[in-house]
Amino acid sequence: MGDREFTADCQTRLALDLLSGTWTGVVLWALRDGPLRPGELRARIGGISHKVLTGTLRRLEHDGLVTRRRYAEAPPRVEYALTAPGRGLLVPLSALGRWTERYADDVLDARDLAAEVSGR
Amino acid sequence: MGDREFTADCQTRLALDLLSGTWTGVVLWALRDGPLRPGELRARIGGISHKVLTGTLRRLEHDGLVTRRRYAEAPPRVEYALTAPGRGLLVPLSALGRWTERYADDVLDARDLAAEVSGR
DNA sequence: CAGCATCCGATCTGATACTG
DNA sequence: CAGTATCAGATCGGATGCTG
Repeated sequence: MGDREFTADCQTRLALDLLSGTWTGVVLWALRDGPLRPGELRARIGGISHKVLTGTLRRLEHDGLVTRRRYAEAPPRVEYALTAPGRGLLVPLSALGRWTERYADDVLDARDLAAEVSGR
Repeated sequence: MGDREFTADCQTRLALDLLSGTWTGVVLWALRDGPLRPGELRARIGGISHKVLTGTLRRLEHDGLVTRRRYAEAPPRVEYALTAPGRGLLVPLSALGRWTERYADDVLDARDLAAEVSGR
């Protein structure tokens, strides 16, 4: 989206853009307890491909939400950690989690209902 | 994404998926003060195409975040309004807004820095 | 193990044009 | 004015294979 007309009461756009990728929020959330290596990240998250994880991390790094630390060892070792802005995003993310706890069923019901209506 | 492996500590996925569209969050936010007609929505938001707005509203309706009310009048008149779950999403969204106020500059700086480093 | 390059398929945005 | 259909372009997710 970049920087388009930025309706005054909606600075939320930048943040929504940052989280737009399918896995972005999940990766940030997975890093909430401390630095992790790519392999550990994949294991925890489950279902994310190798390439997509690297891509997501690249973008997070590029936006300053995550730092990449490389250790000069025999088997290459890398760790990713949240920056201050990245940690800050955990607040909205946990708000989203609370919302899900409260309303997930309503959403699923609404979808079922819509499916029934159209499916006959 | 649908219903994939749902890491226990990350129910946030459903909500992230709901907001995944480029305009989803923006439309919800635009409806926060009350029902609006599609035309009004487009005017407020700015930069969203006719088709994409309808598509976004369709999906929101399908997920039970928005209701569509049709008035049988001479010039067709339609209004969209938030449901309870939809209104509930305003909480996480405003948390995202606060995050943006606080960290938007950091993100932009990080991007500039990344651009400089690679651009020489 | 970490990362990159390539290719394919699915999806989304956006422009245009047409129907009630 | 609201909504749908169609088409082109871009992006994204995912699988695979190769390099350090």
